[in-house]
Amino acid sequence: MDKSKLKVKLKSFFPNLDEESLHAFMKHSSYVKSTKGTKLISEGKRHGYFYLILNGGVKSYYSKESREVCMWFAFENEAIGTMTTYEGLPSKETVELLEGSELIRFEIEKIKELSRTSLSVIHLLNDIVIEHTLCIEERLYQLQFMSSEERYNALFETTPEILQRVSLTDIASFLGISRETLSRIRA
Amino acid sequence: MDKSKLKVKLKSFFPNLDEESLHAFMKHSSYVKSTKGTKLISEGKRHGYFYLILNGGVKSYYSKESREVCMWFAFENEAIGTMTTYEGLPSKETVELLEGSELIRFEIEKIKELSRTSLSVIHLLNDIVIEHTLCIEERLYQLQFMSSEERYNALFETTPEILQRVSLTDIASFLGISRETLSRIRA
DNA sequence: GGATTCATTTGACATATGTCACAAAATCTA
DNA sequence: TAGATTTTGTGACATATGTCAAATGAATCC
Repeated sequence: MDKSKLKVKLKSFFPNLDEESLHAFMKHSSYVKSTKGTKLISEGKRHGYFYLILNGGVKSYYSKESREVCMWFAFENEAIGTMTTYEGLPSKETVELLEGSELIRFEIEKIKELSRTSLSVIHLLNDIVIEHTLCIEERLYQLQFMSSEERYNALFETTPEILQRVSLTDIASFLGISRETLSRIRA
Repeated sequence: MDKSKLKVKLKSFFPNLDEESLHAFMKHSSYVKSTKGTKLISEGKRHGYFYLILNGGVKSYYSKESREVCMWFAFENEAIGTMTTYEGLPSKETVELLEGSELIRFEIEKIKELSRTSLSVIHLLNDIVIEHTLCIEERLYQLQFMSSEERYNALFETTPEILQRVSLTDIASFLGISRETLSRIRA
């Protein structure tokens, strides 16, 4: 991906970033293209990156004893990473490509270094964290108050595109139910 | 609460805050003392504050059709507020005193204003948000992977003091189970 | 294009947990 | 301290959903 195209892309992703930080971001980013199933971040390992999705999609999941539970999905024009990675800890989640995808990868440590002296960078990071937090809070709310059928309908209404691009097994785990139950809800 | 005592307190809460911001914080804070049951933040309403707990404790809960589900508890030396309040939206949660408590209250808008120009303030806010986020992520993980009994034991091991200070009804809702089920787990 | 693998559906059954009703214990209050 | 109120515990029962097993359908690959 050439420099000027990258710059336009980053500007549209991060409209509030000042010119100087934008260049620093570019310096610490690289273009990544990879196939379905590739793990951007693996559970238990330390990673130093967060990503922007140019096209394609990813799922994030926790796993325990061969059971996987999806925590979120993300597609074009979304910024992704895990909280634990951001904190410099081994990741609790795995983040994996749902399809062949193109992404921009950023070195977290460099960006965090910038954030120590740049207001526009730390505000950008803060905004990403907050949006993510509001999402999980909503998910937690739905798990506590809505039946599995209501959760499925809510997903169907708010983000129907997910149903087209994610397997029902993954969606079931995301909704907190078994694949068989989801199948029955749909019938 | 006199000014010098407040300053010492704030310094210990926010060791990384520079002197100038510290004074700004003090200017936009006030001392609050209130009794059990008082609502610091009510669901559906806009509020302009976040708090530090000097002593006492609070619970946060979502409610729907007379059912309450606790989302978190906080006690001495914790900073509290709701994500939606921080974002200037009507709160989704209610935050209520579990006991007679003393707190310091901060005007969010003023603090956010400071955060636009002060690195140490925005980093402070970011740290609070991140800690909160890691907590809910852990809660979500437990809800998906652990049985109600395991969740109870985890709570008992990590924060046994909660069991002393919070009613079993509230704990049950926090664990995502009915009060009767919690009673049976304990027996 | 047939075979192999993977994803989804369906059926039968077990079970954890919710719900309702009431009893017991603890706490508050006058 | 007695009575009222709130909190916690027990029993009986219903049910949503998980689990296991097998069948069908869809995608992938030599």
